[in-house]
Amino acid sequence: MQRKKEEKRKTILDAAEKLIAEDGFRDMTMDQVAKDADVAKGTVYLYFKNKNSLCAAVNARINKELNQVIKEKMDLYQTGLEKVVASGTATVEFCLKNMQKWKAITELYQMKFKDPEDPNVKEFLYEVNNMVQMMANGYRQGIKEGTIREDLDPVPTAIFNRMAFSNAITPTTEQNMLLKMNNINMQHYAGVAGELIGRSTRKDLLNAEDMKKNIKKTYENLEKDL
Amino acid sequence: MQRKKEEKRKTILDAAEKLIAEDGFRDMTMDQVAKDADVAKGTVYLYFKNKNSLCAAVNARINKELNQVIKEKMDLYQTGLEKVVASGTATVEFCLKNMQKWKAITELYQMKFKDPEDPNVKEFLYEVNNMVQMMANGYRQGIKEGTIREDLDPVPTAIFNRMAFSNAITPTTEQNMLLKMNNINMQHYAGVAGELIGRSTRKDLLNAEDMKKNIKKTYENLEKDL
DNA sequence: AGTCATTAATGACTTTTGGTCATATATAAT
DNA sequence: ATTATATATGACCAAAAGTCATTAATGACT
Repeated sequence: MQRKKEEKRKTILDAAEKLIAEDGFRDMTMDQVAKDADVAKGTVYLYFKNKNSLCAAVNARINKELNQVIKEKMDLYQTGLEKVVASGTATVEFCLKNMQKWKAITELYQMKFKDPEDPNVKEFLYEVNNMVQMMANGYRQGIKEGTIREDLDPVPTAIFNRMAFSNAITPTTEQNMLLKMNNINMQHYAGVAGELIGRSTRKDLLNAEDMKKNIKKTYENLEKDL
Repeated sequence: MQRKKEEKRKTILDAAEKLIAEDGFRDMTMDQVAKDADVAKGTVYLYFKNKNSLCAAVNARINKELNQVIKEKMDLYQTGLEKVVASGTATVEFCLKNMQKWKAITELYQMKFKDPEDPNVKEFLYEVNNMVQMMANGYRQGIKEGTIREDLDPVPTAIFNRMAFSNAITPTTEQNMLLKMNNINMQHYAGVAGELIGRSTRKDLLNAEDMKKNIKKTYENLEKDL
């Protein structure tokens, strides 16, 4: 019984994730989620308090997966700088391998999760904070090892860079329009942005190529979709 | 007659701007806009095609004002780096003097303007692009003068930094929650983020204090509101 | 197997809100 | 004064979030 419930929850999440990736959470309707998940609308509300909570749950699930991938990749390396770069590489890889999921979290990036009591919102925040802490630890280690600027405060830097990195891979619609107006393709933007992020944190200014290349690689695949 | 139409349009824009600043564009209802502007709902739709277009018009108007302020400030200085710093200072000043307008554009930052044919969307993009070009020119000049990194591509850098700077002053709700979880206040975040932005573009790493201070100053006032 | 209690599922219904349109009013032209 | 045009209105419609009385399924206990 518990098993079946778990599965039905997953089915609903799957349907929601797909719809969010396709049209954004604004255009995702609860009726369509119900239809795609082969349940009645009331059932969706049995599993998720409201649309906001459902979106938070989708967001939590994807970020959990992403964290897993990032953690595994980071664990392959020893130095702080390597780990930080690895977190970027892992994110790009995740984006390439799970386009739907990546599209969904970037769409959800614009969402306001107002209710901090909602367990799904809590779980989502827990996951995001987890990633921030992983990055912050990478910075701390890099600082000790002398490869990352020592005057940098790890946690707020991680909070900022997480956003910045995500933006490098997937600019906002506004930015996309600006890029179009100026005939700049997304790969190039990703490269420039990645470079800026790297420059701001790294101590040695050489070897900026890694991060840049990673993000560029993403775009060769991602642009087909758009 | 033309005069009266112009004024009514302004009244509607004022009402919308206020509501967006208060609750975000999602919670702004066209009924409330009509009520606050003392016109019938149909009249609002006479002046603005739809909600999206109204929001775009609000966004265009504020960005136009902001550009004005930025341009004036930049014109006071000679060197590229000074101009770039001035654009930041002007933005912070604008934010301090026009909290409602600043709140509104940061809320509107999350909006998707889908219809590129809409004249209000066009005007909005025109203004934003204008600002990007001003910043890019500052970078170009700074590169020539040797104060800004020469390997930096001005336009995409401006597109990225405009977003980054705005985020430094006003983090997303998600980031705000993370900051809260980690007991980091917004001033500190603004300082860290401003520093990162400065570091990524400036050639000489000294004198990072300017940009940092500017953003920090913002927060002393802004936090009262929140 | 049959009865009953509890849990899960349903979809018709309500409410909210973006958007429309037939009608009414004001303004300008003749 | 009359007509034509522009402006304004709010009742109405449709879409979508969210509710709830009713029904169906499940499992425990005789």
